[in-house]
Amino acid sequence: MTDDPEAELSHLTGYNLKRASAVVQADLAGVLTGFGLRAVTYSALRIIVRRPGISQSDVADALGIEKSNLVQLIDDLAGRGLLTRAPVPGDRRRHALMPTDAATRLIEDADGAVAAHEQAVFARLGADEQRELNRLLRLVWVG
Amino acid sequence: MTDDPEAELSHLTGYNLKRASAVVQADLAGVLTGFGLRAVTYSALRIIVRRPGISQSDVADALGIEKSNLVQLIDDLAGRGLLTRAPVPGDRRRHALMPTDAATRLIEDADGAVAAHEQAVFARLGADEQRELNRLLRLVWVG
DNA sequence: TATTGTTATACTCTATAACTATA
DNA sequence: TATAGTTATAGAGTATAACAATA
Repeated sequence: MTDDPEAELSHLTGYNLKRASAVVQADLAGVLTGFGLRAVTYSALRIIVRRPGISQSDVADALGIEKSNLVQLIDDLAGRGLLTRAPVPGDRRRHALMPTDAATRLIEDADGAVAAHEQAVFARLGADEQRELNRLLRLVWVG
Repeated sequence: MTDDPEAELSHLTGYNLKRASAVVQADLAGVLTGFGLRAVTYSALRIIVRRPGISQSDVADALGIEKSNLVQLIDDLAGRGLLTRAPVPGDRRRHALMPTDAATRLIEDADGAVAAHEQAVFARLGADEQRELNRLLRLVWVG
């Protein structure tokens, strides 16, 4: 029985999940603004850099977001010279998202900063605890 | 090297944290609508039931939200007969939030549903893993 | 009929600033 | 000067519906 009223919720893993996620996302956002990226932008661009030619629908599916919300995001990245929408031979509905060299370099740099961010934000956990946390979280949402 | 593009993000604990939190929050929201509650409403009311007389500012601090965002929420709960704003002797700025018996019963019922929800949504984890997850998450955001 | 990309829109959540009455 | 409660507002994030082009 502690004095802090927050103790009335500390038993709820869902609650702690939400609070932890908020803290981590806020820190990540601060790191990524230095690269002109948001969390979704970084995630999408990282997939595109490592899976050149992927379609917008497949990126949306991978990120678990609606494809309609990806349109402006891809527009922005294209407008900044980080990718192009190339035609797909055999399916004229689809666009092959092709990262530029600038995108590859940007993600490479951002990856370093993101790794440092994760190290900082999970600093209270040992290396094995960090791996265990990641494993348990994937069990929750991947199933 | 897997085929799913999501694999390009699976190493990021922050990303898995966000996805897991979204899944859990969505399921919780579905459970709580049956009680006419949202996640924040449930959390706030649970604190008020267990800490009768607490002020709005202290509830906001415990939940990590702005006190301005609590006003309408408290208005709703008061309008539904779940709490009253009682005067605090000695400080006329402050309101003592007093839960009604209906609120106590509502939270008691909701607690059962929330416990079942947590059991379901973390079903892939063993009992010890669930406890470990909760411990690690609190290390992240409480510090 | 179903899918890809697109537009427009609405809704939720949250943060901020400014105000009042009290301390 | 600082705090509790309040109001209004603006931004971000996300979901939904509808459409054109293509399969």
